[in-house]
Amino acid sequence: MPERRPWWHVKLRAWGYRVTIPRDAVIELLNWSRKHPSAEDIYFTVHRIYPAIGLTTVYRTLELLEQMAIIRKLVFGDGRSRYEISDGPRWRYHQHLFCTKCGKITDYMDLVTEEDKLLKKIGAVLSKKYKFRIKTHQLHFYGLCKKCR
Amino acid sequence: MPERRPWWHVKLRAWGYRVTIPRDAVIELLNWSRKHPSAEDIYFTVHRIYPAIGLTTVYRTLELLEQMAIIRKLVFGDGRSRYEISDGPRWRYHQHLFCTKCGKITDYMDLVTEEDKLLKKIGAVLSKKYKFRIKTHQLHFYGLCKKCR
DNA sequence: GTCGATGCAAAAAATTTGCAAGTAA
DNA sequence: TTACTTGCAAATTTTTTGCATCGAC
Repeated sequence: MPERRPWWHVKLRAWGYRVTIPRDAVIELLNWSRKHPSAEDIYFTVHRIYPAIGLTTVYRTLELLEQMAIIRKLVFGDGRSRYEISDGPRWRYHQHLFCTKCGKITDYMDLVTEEDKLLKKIGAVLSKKYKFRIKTHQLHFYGLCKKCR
Repeated sequence: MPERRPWWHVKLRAWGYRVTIPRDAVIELLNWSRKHPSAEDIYFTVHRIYPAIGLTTVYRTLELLEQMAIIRKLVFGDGRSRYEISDGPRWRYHQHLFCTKCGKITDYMDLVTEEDKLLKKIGAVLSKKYKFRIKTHQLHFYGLCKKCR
C-alpha cells in the first residue's frame, strides 16, 4: 500500500513549517523534474496551475527548501540560480557539466563514487585544519557541448 | 636581469588586444592580491589610483581577462562574482571554502594534487562520453567558518 | 482564532548596452 | 590615422523587502 502523503509533508512539519499550496507545488515540480529550472521557470510552471502563486513566494519557498536541504541551489555564473531536488526517494547523487555557450546542463554520474570519497576526505581535512563546519560542496565542469563546440 | 615588461603585456598583445591603463591596473591588482575581490571592490581600488576608470570598464576588462584565462571568475551564489589571478608566475593551484554566513573565503591547497588528478580523469571520461569540450571546472566547499559556526 | 505565509508593488543590487569621445599602436 | 577602448548614463535582469491580507492548523 502506497503512502498517502508525500514525504516532504513530514519533513516540513518536522521543521515546524506549514504545508501550503505554493510549497507543495514547488517541491512537487522539483521532485519530478529532471531539469534544473530557475526561479522564474518554476514560477511560470506553478503559476500556470495555481495563478494565485507569485514570484516572490517562489523565491521564499526556494530559500526555505534549500535551508532544509530538500533542494540544492546550483550557480553556474550566468546570472541566474537553478534548483534541483536533493532529497527523497527519487534523488540520485550526480554532478553537472555546463555549456558556457548555450547553457545546456548535463547530469553525470560517472566516477561520482570515487569523487564523493575523495571530497569527503578533503572535507574532513579542511574541517579539522581550518575549523570550518562543512555543510556541502559544489563541483561543476564548464565547457562547450556537442552542438556548440 | 629582471624582465622590463609584465608578463601579461605579452599575452594581451598575442591575443591582439591593446595594453591600456585600465587593463594594466586590473591585472596588476589581481596579480598581487591574495584576496578575491568583486568587480566593485576592484573598481574602488583602481579608481582611487586612476579616477578616470569607470565600473563598466572594469566589468569589460574582467570578462576579457577571463576569456584569456588570465583570471578566474568565482561564483559562490551570494549574488556577486569574485575574481582571482589564474596565470603568471605568482599563481598557485588551489581551491576555496566559503562561509555561508559571513562570506569569508579560505584558500586551501590540501590534497589538491590528488584532487586535480581525479578531476582530470573525470574530465577525460566526460569529454568522450558526452562530447563536451571541457575548459575548466570549479569546486567549492560551503559551510560555517571558525567564527560563525 | 492566531501567527505564520502570501501577493503585490516597489526597491535593491549586480551587470550589460548604446553611443559619442578618447587613445594605443 | 584608425580601429580598438573607454566613460557615462540608461537599461536590463535577478532577487529582496514592506506591508496589508490570507489561510493552515
